[in-house]
Amino acid sequence: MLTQAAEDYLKSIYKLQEKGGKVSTGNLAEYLDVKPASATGMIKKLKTMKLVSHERYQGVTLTDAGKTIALEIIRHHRLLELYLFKALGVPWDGVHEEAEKLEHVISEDMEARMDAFLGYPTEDPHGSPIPDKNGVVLKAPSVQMTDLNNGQSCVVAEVSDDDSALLRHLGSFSLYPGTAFRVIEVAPFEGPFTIDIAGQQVVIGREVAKHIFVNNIEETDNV
Amino acid sequence: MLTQAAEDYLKSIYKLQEKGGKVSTGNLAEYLDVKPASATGMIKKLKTMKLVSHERYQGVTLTDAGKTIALEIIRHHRLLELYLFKALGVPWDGVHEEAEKLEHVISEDMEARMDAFLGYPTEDPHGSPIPDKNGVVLKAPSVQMTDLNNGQSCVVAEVSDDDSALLRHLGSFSLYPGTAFRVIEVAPFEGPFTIDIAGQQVVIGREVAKHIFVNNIEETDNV
DNA sequence: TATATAATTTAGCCATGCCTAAATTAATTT
DNA sequence: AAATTAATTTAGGCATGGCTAAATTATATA
Repeated sequence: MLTQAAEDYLKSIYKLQEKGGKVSTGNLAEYLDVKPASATGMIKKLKTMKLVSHERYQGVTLTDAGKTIALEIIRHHRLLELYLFKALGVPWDGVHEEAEKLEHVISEDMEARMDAFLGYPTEDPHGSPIPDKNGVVLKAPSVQMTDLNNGQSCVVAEVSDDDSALLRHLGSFSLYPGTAFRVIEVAPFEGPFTIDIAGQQVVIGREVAKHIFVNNIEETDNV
Repeated sequence: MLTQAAEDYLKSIYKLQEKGGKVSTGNLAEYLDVKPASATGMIKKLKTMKLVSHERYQGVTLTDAGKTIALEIIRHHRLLELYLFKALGVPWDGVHEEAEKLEHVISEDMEARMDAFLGYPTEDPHGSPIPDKNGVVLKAPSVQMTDLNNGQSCVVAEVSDDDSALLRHLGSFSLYPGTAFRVIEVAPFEGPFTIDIAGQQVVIGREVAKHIFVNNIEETDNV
């Protein structure tokens, strides 16, 4: 059995690999809110366990074994988020923090029971894909909201799950996965987005828009 | 926030205090499956935190602050056991192990949500009382099964929760809290009990009977 | 009461996982 | 190409919570 810290490192390496490609010691340390020297130490330990590959100054990569564990933890996390949301009514801006602690301690049996209770779901409350028992991830392609242009309509596919205040903000105008909206105006010079959600006009800043991913994009003329 | 180890020590001291009165370093170490020297170390740490009182070679006692924390952990444990049993269908011989890990990581919010879901219950699946939010424990008096005599009928009040194999054994003839039975015969020389459960005759060894507590005892003539 | 035995405590060691400070290596600038 | 800057690694320290072995204290026995 791995330590909780080791599991967190593997999970983080997986996530950073997804986004950016190369994962440096510095990136990883920053993501985990730890000093680079500490990350170096854990990377060495994970390397002796053959869960990552690493050449000095060259960044880390998960091995197949490491990836399997990372996906297992992510599966726990996302199943827990959905379970807490649906079964216990934990608000969507609170499930991440709770799942972060629980993901390391639940048994495979409990994982299976939650999975069955939820009807073998494929997405968590923030729209992130839930890996299946075999670690297979079905991820529908989506686009960062900042890439949208005037007049385009779309559906929210996924939002970042780790900033509680951001989630409350999005929730305040029902910007959940599945919600459709249309871009009314993109202010020039990297300005904010004005969008229409079910008839309501809402302004979304760029920093917020970076955390929103959409799909089903269609060109629409003004209504 | 206390460490998981510290919480486990406090919980164990509380439980041993309940049963036996004086809690020695040795008892505690044995209960926690740890060497006595390790227990001494943690006792010292808990003492500096004013969670226990301790004089060299005299045994440990919880302070009020220590007792409050112990009861909080026990509340988590028993609420979790009942929740896992009722909401996720975890078998009663499996809930203890799972709750043992979860009890240290759930939030007060999650505790409150499980409590509400379960309708503010007062007993876990093994008949142990669930302390309320304020640490108040309602424990109906009960008697160890080994104290029963021929012809007495009673109702199971509580069974030990930490031996999975024992619980499966009891479950195999429906010996759950709330189940009524009548003592048909107590074999002499510390022998086993023959009892009648809903018309079925069952033999219960002394070692098993020590883990069963009953109440509602009535003298009954043979039927 | 003296001695043997049992319980407890002290002392010192180990792994984990974080830290800071210093040394090293890589990348960028002039 | 040399020098500066940035990233990474090494070295050594700290707290936690186990361990073993030795010393101490309490209890039981002769």
